[in-house]
Amino acid sequence: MNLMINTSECPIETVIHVLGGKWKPRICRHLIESTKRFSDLEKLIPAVSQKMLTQHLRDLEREGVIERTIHPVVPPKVEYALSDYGKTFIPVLEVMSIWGQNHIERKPEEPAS
Amino acid sequence: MNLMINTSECPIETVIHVLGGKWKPRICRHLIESTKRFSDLEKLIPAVSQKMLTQHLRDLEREGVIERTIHPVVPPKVEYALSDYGKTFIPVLEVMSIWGQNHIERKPEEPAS
DNA sequence: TCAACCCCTTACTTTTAAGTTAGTGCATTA
DNA sequence: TAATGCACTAACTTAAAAGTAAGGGGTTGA
Repeated sequence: MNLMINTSECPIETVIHVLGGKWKPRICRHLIESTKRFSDLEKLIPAVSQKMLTQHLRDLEREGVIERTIHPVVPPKVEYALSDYGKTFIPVLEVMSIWGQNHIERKPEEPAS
Repeated sequence: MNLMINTSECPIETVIHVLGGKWKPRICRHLIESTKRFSDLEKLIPAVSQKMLTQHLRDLEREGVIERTIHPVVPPKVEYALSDYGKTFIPVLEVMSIWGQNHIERKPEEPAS
């Protein structure tokens, strides 16, 4: 339904399932900073389409990682924030982030010849 | 070339890039246990095709996470093992695994009505 | 009256990942 | 002689994810 992984057994795949959409890591990073509304995220991630942003926000909400709050005003105001449960995800993201950072720096990879 | 992520900036995406193929988490988990040869992995992951297994092993090798050793015998013997660098990945996988485990257990999700 | 803002949804197309099937080469075993 | 094991590769098909374009609904501001 979402990525490509039948999640029913491997916990690592589960994490990838939760985080594995093209924009989800970025969305999470912004929401770790602070609550954001839809239009904020659009500005922060200019390359994402509305469809994809909506879809990935819904996915993260379904997983319980983020919360969506609708303020019934006009024009509509919808805020997205990490849930308490989502906050338990922060350390995981941090560990990944540190390794990823190091991996990027390590990369230059030997030039040909 | 591999998953779907232009990795050039977000370290979390980098980790997902390294690990984000359908069979990579499973491959890594088996190699954390011990060195395995191609046919071992085929047996351990019966659903994977040779093509996908080869491809994902190559990907992981390219990222420096695993090492491929060819023993020039007949029939061929090729062993795959975590590299020293790959071992730095283990703690990341563990943190992911713990959160993932918890997430799976949490899941049952409220029944309708 | 007309556009603008906000947060979407729907239908459709393109791109990317994964799967399927067949074949290779050499040596041992039956 | 033929079949088997090993570790692949190549060509092709299917499925899944992402992208594109358009519209909607209600209110405010020009």
